[in-house]
Amino acid sequence: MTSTEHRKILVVDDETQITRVLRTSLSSHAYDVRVANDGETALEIMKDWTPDLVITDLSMPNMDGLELTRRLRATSKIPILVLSVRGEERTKVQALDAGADDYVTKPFSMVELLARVRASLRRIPIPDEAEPAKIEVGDFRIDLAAHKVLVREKEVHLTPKEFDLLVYLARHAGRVVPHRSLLASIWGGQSTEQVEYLRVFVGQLRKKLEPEASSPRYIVTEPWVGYRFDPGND
Amino acid sequence: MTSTEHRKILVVDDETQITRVLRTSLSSHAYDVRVANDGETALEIMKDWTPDLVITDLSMPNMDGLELTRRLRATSKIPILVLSVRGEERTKVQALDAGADDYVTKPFSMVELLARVRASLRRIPIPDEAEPAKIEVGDFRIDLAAHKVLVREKEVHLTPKEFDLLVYLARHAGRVVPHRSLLASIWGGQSTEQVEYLRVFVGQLRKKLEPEASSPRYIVTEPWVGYRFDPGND
DNA sequence: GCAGTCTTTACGAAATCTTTATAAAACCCT
DNA sequence: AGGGTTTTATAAAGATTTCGTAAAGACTGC
Repeated sequence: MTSTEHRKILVVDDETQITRVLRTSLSSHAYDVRVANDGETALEIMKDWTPDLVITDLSMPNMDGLELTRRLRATSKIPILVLSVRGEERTKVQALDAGADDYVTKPFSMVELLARVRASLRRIPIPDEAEPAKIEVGDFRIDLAAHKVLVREKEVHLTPKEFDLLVYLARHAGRVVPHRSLLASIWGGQSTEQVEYLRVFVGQLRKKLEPEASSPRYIVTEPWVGYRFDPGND
Repeated sequence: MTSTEHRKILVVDDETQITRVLRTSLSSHAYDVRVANDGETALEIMKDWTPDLVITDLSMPNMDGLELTRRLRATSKIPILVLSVRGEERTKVQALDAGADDYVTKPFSMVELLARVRASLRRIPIPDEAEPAKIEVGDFRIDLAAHKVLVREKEVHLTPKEFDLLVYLARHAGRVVPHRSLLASIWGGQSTEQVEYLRVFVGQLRKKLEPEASSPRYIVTEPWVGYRFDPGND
């Protein structure tokens, strides 16, 4: 689990040169970046990916930046930064009054742009309390936000990895989870071979959660396959 | 609610030529305008006149625009627009990271400036149901406006950063707040890696708030993740 | 220069993660 | 059923990272 925490930025421009630069710079500053080449595609992307900020060019095929800005403002307060070669006062005013938060003319300084992005993002609240925040299965109550775990009404303290492991198991309660899945989800991509980690941590978890660690009742071993989480009476 | 329909703007600049133009233009666009010639005077004015937006120059006697920006940001979210002859990237970034919302270089287009003012003002809620000026959780009573904190009926003096930190924690009471969130919200801008700041300030806060600083009860650390604020019996 | 605050550094203490070793358990085969 | 092989459980030592704290340095306004 543990979604990347990073702020999401949608870049809308038909010049691939620009989008490439932006993507690279923004990514390297820990933003999640996606690119659209016109306004329509942008709206399409936003149907299932809500960015925290939009950077858009003005002149584009299909739907230009001005229209995109209006469309977005109709339903959302997301910060919009317009980036355009056009420097005329009239154009700027038009964009700003359409709902843009900032207007930067090309060519632009990347460093300045980043600062302006930060300034805009500062204005919107960090989207934290969105998630389901709680898992309740059987004898377990897991509060994701507070990082707390209750087993049979008793609180137990878990380390981050232990916590992640339990959460993953709890999310797949009743099903057998293969070693590889567990490893991948908690230690990430690479070390999917270090099954020893799992053993150690499963052991630790059992010690903390099970009434009798010697005969596990919650975390059941499925030899050669993985582990199954059995949360108890529902 | 005795509010003049008009939005209030404070202009801070030592060049009377500039302030005259701004005052005239802004007034004719139905803003309430006041002028200060330096940062100190600006703060003085704001003691009994809270503007909706501040337009400030950078270089001024007594207190420059950068310092003014920092001071304001320490206690308020009011939009700040910096207006300066200085066009260097470094200066802009500095101002924006200090908390400015926009940066316009002189000479400027009045029409564009007005558009940017509108854009900034659009972002803040009409000061009516803005935010509760008080946070009350557990043993804590925090008065945002007066910058005062009561713990178990006893007042404690906090520095601005300590105060910000506590407020942020209190607003997320019960949840684990990741280091990154805390850093981003209080130090803003880039420094989301300086976890040392946090340690120092959390230590300071504990010393001032906790009955026994050695075994914290309010500000609990969740190793490797962040801190959780536990305000006590509700 | 002084007071208050913020920044930076340093280091021992604490917590967590990784690695290793060994014994027990599960499986497979004849 | 018994021997051999692979997998699992557990403890414990070792390495690494993070935490708490104090204290020195820097900046600001007075």
